[in-house]
Amino acid sequence: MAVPAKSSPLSDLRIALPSLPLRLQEVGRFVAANDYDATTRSMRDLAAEAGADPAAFTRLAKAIGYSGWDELRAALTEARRPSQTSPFSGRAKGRRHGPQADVALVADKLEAEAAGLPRIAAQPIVEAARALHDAKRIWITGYRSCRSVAELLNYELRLFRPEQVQLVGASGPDDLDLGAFRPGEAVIVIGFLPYTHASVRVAQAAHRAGATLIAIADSLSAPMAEGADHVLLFEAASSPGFFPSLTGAIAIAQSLAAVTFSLGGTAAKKRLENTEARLAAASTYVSEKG
Amino acid sequence: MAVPAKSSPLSDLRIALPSLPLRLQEVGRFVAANDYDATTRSMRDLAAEAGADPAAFTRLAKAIGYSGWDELRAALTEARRPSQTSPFSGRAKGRRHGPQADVALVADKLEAEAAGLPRIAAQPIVEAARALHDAKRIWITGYRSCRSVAELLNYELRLFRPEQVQLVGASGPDDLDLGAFRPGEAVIVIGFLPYTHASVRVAQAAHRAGATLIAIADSLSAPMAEGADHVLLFEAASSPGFFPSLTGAIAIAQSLAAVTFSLGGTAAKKRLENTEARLAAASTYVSEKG
DNA sequence: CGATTCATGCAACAAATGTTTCATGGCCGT
DNA sequence: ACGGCCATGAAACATTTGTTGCATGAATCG
Repeated sequence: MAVPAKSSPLSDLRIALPSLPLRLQEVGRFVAANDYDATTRSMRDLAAEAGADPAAFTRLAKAIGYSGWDELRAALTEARRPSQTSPFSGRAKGRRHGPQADVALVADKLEAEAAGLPRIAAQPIVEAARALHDAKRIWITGYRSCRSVAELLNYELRLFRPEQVQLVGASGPDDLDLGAFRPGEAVIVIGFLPYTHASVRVAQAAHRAGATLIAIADSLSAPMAEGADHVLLFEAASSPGFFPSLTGAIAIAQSLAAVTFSLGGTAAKKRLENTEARLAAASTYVSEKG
Repeated sequence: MAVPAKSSPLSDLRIALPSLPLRLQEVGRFVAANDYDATTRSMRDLAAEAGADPAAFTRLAKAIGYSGWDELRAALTEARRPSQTSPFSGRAKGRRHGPQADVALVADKLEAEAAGLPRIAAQPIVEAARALHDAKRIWITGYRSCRSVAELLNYELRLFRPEQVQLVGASGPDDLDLGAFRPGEAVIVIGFLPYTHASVRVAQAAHRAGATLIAIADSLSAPMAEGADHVLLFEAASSPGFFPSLTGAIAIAQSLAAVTFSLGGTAAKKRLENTEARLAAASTYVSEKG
């Protein structure tokens, strides 16, 4: 017994549309075109905007096989629900072993991570960068795999603000730094599920001290995001695989550093040039000439 | 003229959360974690699922500056509304300064980096993973901003192969490790333009010692890629901005770790479980229950 | 220890929601 | 042209919604 084609409410609508009375077609098209409003606003509200009778919506729902507008809307709501539980459930299924499967796994992973990046909100990053620009001092925290993100951010920010940026715990036990947070300073905490106690402690200390708290996390409900002045979200679980994905966090960190640098203007530029010159003088780099 | 600090309802919530009464924090967290349901389902419905009083939702809304739950939900609904035909039509156009320009810059950057990921070749990653799987020992190197990539790789590999993975320089000056490379071992070197002398030295030492050399780099002509058994390429300059992009390198590192883990089979799985259990026992993590 | 404030659950309220009924008007077949 | 049919809008309906007042109990301060 095969499933007779997943019945999406929108496809139900589209299929039945041509055989409907004129007025219901109108309303049907309106719903299809404004399905987001259909799930969020009230029937009468939609009717007013569509210039139709509220009853038409009930009739439309019944005409395409639902018990009423409520049920149609519930179906639309479910259909629109954001990806919740791994859309890859079916994927890892038939996996045998062997090279092909691994290649496919990597390709899927990369693709999924690529899809996650444009979903990152740019606005909050810019606002957070402004906060960093204004901060007298910047602390950065991240544990476990997030440590790498923290260190990258630390590295890039120090290129043009060497004296004012510091990793929490860089000069002794982390706890010693917690008491050093001051108002006017910024504290960046990076973390995702499962959250470490240590990172939450840092976030709380920052909040209590009145410092500007910036959280880079996978969820607004992450404990270190509570009370944060800026939350930058990425999708840690967006890719199939065994470890949470950090590409989103890295992308955020680099964007944050880039905008902060941009805000720094010529002063930042000069500092960066100085740093580069120093590294070159120490012949850190291989000369570009082959 | 100036944008008066975009006031997102979720950030309103987050900021006010810590100073709220206990019960309101509870429902506040619930709302933050289920913001989609918050916009689509009814207050009483949510209350039932959250195990709270309906009145708490009204009180929460008022506590964070809204006239009532209706207004809060309306704000949430607007915030969630899908891409409104991009408010930045002529994005990278003639804009010079201002917040708009920064937002556009970040969005462009993210988009460009997303475009770069699918261009990464999966096949070489799988082959390199197989080399790692066969290696008796794994060394990892990266300097400057690549250090973060190296540390991430080190961290993830050590989750299931703790005794066999080591950062070059982890136990003393880097140079001391160079003489320790042996055939049958693998050395991973990460770097991009401008290339550091140190990373090239590690690569050459690995090659001379007969170890398997894996290079993660931005070009086939990178000096550390010379003589490498596996070269994994990413696009460091793919995005506009001031620092080279590391998302590609991170994505490669994570894929590499994932496939290596996959090759490790049940043994690797068991090791990972042990590690996780140990971390849990040390109560590193915040318990998942809200 | 007593007075007070405040958080919290319950119950009643008015407003708004989706549905149904009814009257109207256009359409087609005969 | 007439009668039946159905689409359509307006109004009445029961239900559900968000809100508010009140009583209770815990915590706070004098």
